[in-house]
Amino acid sequence: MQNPATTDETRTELSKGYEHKDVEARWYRFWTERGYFHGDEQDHARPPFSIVLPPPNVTGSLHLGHALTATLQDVLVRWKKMSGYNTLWLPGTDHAGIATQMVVEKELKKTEKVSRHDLGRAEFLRRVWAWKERYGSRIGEQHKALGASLDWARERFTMDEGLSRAVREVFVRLHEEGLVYREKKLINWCPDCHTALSDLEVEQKDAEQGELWSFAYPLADGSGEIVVATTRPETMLGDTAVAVHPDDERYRAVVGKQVRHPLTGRTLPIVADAILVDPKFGTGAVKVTPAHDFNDFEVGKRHGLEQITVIGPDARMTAAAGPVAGLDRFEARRKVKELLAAQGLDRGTRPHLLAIGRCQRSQTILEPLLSDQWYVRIAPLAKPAIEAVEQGKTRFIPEQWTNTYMAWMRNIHDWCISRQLWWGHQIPAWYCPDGHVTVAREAPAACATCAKTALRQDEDVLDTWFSSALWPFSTMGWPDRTETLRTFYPTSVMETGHDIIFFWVARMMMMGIHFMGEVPFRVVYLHPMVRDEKGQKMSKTKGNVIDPLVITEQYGADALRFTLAALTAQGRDIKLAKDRIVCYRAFANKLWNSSRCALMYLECFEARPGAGADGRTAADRWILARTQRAVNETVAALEAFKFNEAAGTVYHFVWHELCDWYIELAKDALYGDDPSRKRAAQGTLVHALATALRLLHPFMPFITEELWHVLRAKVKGDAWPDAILAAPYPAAGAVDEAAERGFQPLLETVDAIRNVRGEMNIPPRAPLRIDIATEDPSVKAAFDAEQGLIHRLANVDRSDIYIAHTTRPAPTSAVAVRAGFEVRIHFGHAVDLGAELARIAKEIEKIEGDLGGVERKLANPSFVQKAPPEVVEKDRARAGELREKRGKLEAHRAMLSGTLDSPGASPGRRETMENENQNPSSPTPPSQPSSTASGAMETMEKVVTTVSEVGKAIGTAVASGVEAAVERVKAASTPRRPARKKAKKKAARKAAPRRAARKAGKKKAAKKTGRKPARRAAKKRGAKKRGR
RNA sequence: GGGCGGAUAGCUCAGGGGUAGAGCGUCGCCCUUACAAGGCGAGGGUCACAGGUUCGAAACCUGUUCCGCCCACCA
Repeated sequence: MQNPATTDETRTELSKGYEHKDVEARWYRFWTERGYFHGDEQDHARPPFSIVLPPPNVTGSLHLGHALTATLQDVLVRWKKMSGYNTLWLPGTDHAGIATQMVVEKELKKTEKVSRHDLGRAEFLRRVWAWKERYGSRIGEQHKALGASLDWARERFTMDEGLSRAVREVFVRLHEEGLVYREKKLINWCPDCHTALSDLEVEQKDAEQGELWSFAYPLADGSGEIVVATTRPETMLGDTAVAVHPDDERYRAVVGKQVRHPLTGRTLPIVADAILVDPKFGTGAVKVTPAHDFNDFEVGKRHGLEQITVIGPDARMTAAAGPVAGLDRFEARRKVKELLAAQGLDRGTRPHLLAIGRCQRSQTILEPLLSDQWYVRIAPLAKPAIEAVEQGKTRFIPEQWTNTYMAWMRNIHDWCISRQLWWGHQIPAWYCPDGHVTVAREAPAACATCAKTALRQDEDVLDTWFSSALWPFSTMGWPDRTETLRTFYPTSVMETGHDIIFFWVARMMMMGIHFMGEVPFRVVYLHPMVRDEKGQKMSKTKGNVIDPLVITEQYGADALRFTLAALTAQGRDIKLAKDRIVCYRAFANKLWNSSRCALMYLECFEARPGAGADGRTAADRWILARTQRAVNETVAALEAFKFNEAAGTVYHFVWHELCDWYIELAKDALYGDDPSRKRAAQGTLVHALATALRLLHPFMPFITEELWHVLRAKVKGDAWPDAILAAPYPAAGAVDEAAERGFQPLLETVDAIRNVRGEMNIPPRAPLRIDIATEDPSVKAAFDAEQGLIHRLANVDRSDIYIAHTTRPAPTSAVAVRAGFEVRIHFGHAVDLGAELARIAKEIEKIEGDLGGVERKLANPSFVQKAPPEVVEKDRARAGELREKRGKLEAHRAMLSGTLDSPGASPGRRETMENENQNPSSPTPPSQPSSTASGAMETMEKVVTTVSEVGKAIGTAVASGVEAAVERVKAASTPRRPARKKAKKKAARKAAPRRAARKAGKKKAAKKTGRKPARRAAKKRGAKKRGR
């Protein structure tokens, strides 16, 4: 690999299209070699910002969840770093007990045809470590390919020495405090993984169709029977009681009696238990199996019942199961039913929906099993973790997850932490031959109770999540009091998926508070789940998995990152569609090309602060204001964790403001001879582009770093930091609103001309003459100064632009009325009057729809009285504008239809500029006619619409003449509203007729079906009446 | 059984008491020398349904219907 710095510092030209492969390979090393990712624990001058990467499973390969995590965290970290923080993003991997053990076991089975038991514990662990050495760095490399600015020098592994020490320390201390204990209880057992699981690792799938089978227990005294119902007949071999409700009259007489077990001959008591039994369910009598059911276990404790284990760890029936001993649990189920039926005890079956707990990992149906396990007494740990969130020490974003966290924490059960696996932290507990337990940090020489030697360490390992719970501080060197902890704990943000709130977030909270005396993170940002484009979970079996590595290969890491960020809205899962990625790859290309374009214009440009400010045009000031606005919005969005808004803001700014407008606007100055204007435009362009690059850097680190260097070399920007990552993030500040507002008329004029061209099907290059009329001196000044951009962007010759107080009505013209000014477009040749009339009619209809709404509001006394004055004032102004617009458009329409009605207008006749000039109502035209326009006239062949066609188009023609219209215009007040975005205007134009049409449609539909019109419409009509 | 989301353009989604938005797709016109991975323009909506609050509701409240997701030991 070449030295990236030299490669790019000397590069002043860019390839025609963006090739992510050329760029992305280069920069990661550049950043790491310069130590940009290093979090400095000695630096107390800058405020700290730290994140610990949720450690991916060491077996893992990068999937979209990781990619999302990496992207969002990198966005935060790079943003904060550029904003002057001392950032630390700490990487690492998780040993992932069951997952890893299973992966390696599977591989061993495949390659060597051996099981872990064949190898023995020590040898098996050696193999797992070897596997970890071989593949454990893979996911780290994949994070690097994404550009993640992780501090690799601090990379940790949950089973490395330091973290293992932290695990033992925590275990021992909790044990000393009585918060870790060992007890024989029922646990969820996975017969496939052969281990205990915590409640959280049990998946309750949708209720499955099963059956509820009833059978009779004969009373021991032969006086009758009691019928019980069960979904698990095989467990009846472990029954040690039958329970009924104490208030149940049906069974009052038998409580205290015994039943005889039909398969074992044991006798069982009939007990009364109000908690377990719902008399309305089934027969109201319940078989009780304390060793195989969580409820029954409690009943057994209440009534002192025997616990008989009839299903073993391998899910086969134990010797205690008598006639079915040795059978698999499901075979036993059938057999038990047969045996009981043979005795005539079958009392029927009915279908029953039941929820079955399955192993999260193997999907095996779990079995409650009575066994000795280690537990964390959780309530004392949960309490402060609840309080910390109540007190706002840790904040959840989106906020709704607070409830989820609280609900779980308040109803928490003790945590079973021992696992019957080999891969993991072996429990630091030793047993002496007498069975005494010694818990210690290191292997003790003798039993703490009886001083006997020959101790045996507990063979079980700890739940993987036990070590994960310590991650925010164990990775920083705890239990030592390190400088890193002092500087970077608590971490600033925990960013992870909401699927592990309980597994991980809650447990980190508890452990962090308990051992550090301080919450582990200030903010928990929970990102959405990534699904396929149909909203389905991605899974290999469905075949809908999008592999981030493939995406990165095809479209680039920047495109993937930007896509993920742009789709990350709070409170909704991400549906990832390929075309979004394609779209953002195009964005990278756009950015690339805009920089390429800028480079072309930057010959002889030197970046000197403030240089060229005096030559700035309105366009320069406009884009500078828009740049600042984009900065403000992006920063605000990032601060609120609104990644989609931040990404969307920069995207829109770069593409639609900087590229679509400003670069085009600036070309005159950039190509031109005026050195001061040129310098100003260059400076403005560089500023806007460099700002955009910095804004974008956290989202698209590679391309922005590349472009930064190229641009920096070109402009000889010695004041520029030599890496964009080392450059300051653009700071929020005041926006020059006057510059934004003042430029709006120019943009709208270009917009209007393009619109007319498009609507009337006039080719982009066809010559036009433009009249612009305004009575506002500042607007006029803006037009006078900036004719060039109308020329450039709307393809109108400078000599064909005429700016005055009024426009010159002409039948071969179209009119666009905007707030405070009016644009008349003269086609200068035969024109399709029908099309223009239709266009005008459409526009007037829209305006009238809007105006109707506003006028109705204003006519409503309670609106005027109760609405805030500024709202009323706004609507008044709007009504005025709309009336003005309508007046002007109607005058135009009247003029056009007047022309058509005049004797001269006949089918097939061509309207030319000449007869336009002969129009008595039009003021004197400018003295120099456009050569381009007249030349083109010859070649233009356009059939004029016939009078009858036009008649159709305009419907009922306006009766009023031009004079009347002009009068109306004058009468109408002309309050100005602030300039609006072009999109908004368009929307407003569009909205009105549709609304009107919708209403009309409603009425029509109502008439047809005889239904009442929708109430809202009725209400509105009512309001109108009341208003009058 | 509880709880939490969601329902807005053909699709994917923002927005959020005061003029219904974006991207993609569609249609029309442009190879204008940064970019056809492009430019310009257009069309496209009963903001799920029903009530309520309000001068004003897509937004707030209540209920309903669908769609997700969590939690829960009912035999």
